[in-house]
Amino acid sequence: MAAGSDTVVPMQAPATRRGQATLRRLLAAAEAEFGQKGYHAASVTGITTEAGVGQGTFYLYFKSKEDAFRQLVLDIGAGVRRAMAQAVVGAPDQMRAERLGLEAFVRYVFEHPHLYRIVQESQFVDPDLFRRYYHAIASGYERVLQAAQDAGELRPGNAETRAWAIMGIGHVLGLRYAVWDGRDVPADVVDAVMDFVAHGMAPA
Amino acid sequence: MAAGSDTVVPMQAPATRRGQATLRRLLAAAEAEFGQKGYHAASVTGITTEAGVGQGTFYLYFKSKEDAFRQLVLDIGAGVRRAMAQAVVGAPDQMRAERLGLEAFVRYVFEHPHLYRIVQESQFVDPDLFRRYYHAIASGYERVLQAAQDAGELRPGNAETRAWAIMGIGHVLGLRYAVWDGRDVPADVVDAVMDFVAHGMAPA
DNA sequence: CTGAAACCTGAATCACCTGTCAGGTATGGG
DNA sequence: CCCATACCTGACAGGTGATTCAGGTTTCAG
Repeated sequence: MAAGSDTVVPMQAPATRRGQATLRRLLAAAEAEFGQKGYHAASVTGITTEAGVGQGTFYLYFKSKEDAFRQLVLDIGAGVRRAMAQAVVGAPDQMRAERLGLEAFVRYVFEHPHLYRIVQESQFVDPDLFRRYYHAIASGYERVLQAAQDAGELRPGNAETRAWAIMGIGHVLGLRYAVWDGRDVPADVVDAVMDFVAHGMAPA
Repeated sequence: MAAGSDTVVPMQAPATRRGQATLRRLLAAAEAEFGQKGYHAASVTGITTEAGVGQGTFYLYFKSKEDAFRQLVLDIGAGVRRAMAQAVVGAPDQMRAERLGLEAFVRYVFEHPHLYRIVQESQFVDPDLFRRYYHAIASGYERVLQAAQDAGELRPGNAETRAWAIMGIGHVLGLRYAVWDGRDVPADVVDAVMDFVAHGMAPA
């Protein structure tokens, strides 16, 4: 139960074309099964059935059910970071980048709500993996904020805490709109959030 | 599997002193078991053993394992709201109340990390219950913020979005410090957060 | 005190699931 | 074309755990 995940070692990649295709089918099926049913209710049988392969085939590609889940979370984390990084390239200033990054995050969640659920649930399957997911996002973010501060684009302040605070805001927005309501965040809400991030709540 | 939770109806309260005591023992045991092992790994047998009662007794008090979990989440939600509401009575102004509420929330999580985990996991057991937990906190919060705005204590803005944003910040703080590090949020982090909430990141 | 209602018990039922393995079949480099 | 290797299969061993139930025991109102 929730073994220390040591380091997640992908098994040796399949050597033949057929093997590669099978792996892709299994991963896609795993994503659907875990995303829809959650980790525990998802079954290896369900995954192999969906993928159209025999039971035993699963264990040629993953050491265990938990191992498959981990591979998935790792994949998703990389996907989220890539989407956000791409969205902000070429932003003229940090506040603009902030908005683009937030929008990209929520759009990603909107387009992959089940992936979001998988990441959230990883917290209960492999807590350490989940922490690393968050820390990976946070540390990149913190660097960006610090640089913006140094360039005088932002008020001086605790960049690390700001990074986590903004991640928290993104988290609830993704939850509330993308996951619960299955829609994109309304523009006026994004505006309100950006105003909050830029100027806070204190009266002028 | 994640039945619609219709309305969570507590079963008829126990009529005798003995019955009431047994229910309390079961709830306490359930809290420990669910909190430590998570919903799926927790077992009814574990709960009844811990409570020192027979297997069947569980079903005199709960319709099912899931039902017991729901009762718990409801209880916890009420506890969180009570803690926060108590913390802010008598605050001289809204920004002060904000800080007190945030601190109370994180302290509550710090003192009941397993309760926090239970609530988070309810998302995967009964999504609707989880939504109601968040909405219950948000709507009370929104009212308070709106009132503060009307009184001129805060800049005019979207109170609902602000409420959710602050909940998001509280969420990651609770996660990061109370759950992961098992400690209270450092004062300087609280300061940084309050500064962020009050003034945002834009340069003066 | 008393007996009807409340409460308790834990073995047994039933439904599933993960992970294994012995016995095949497809692939592709030489 | 051949055969070593890679890949696939699906029944099955070995578990787990939720829920039921028939048969006791305890409580407490009257």
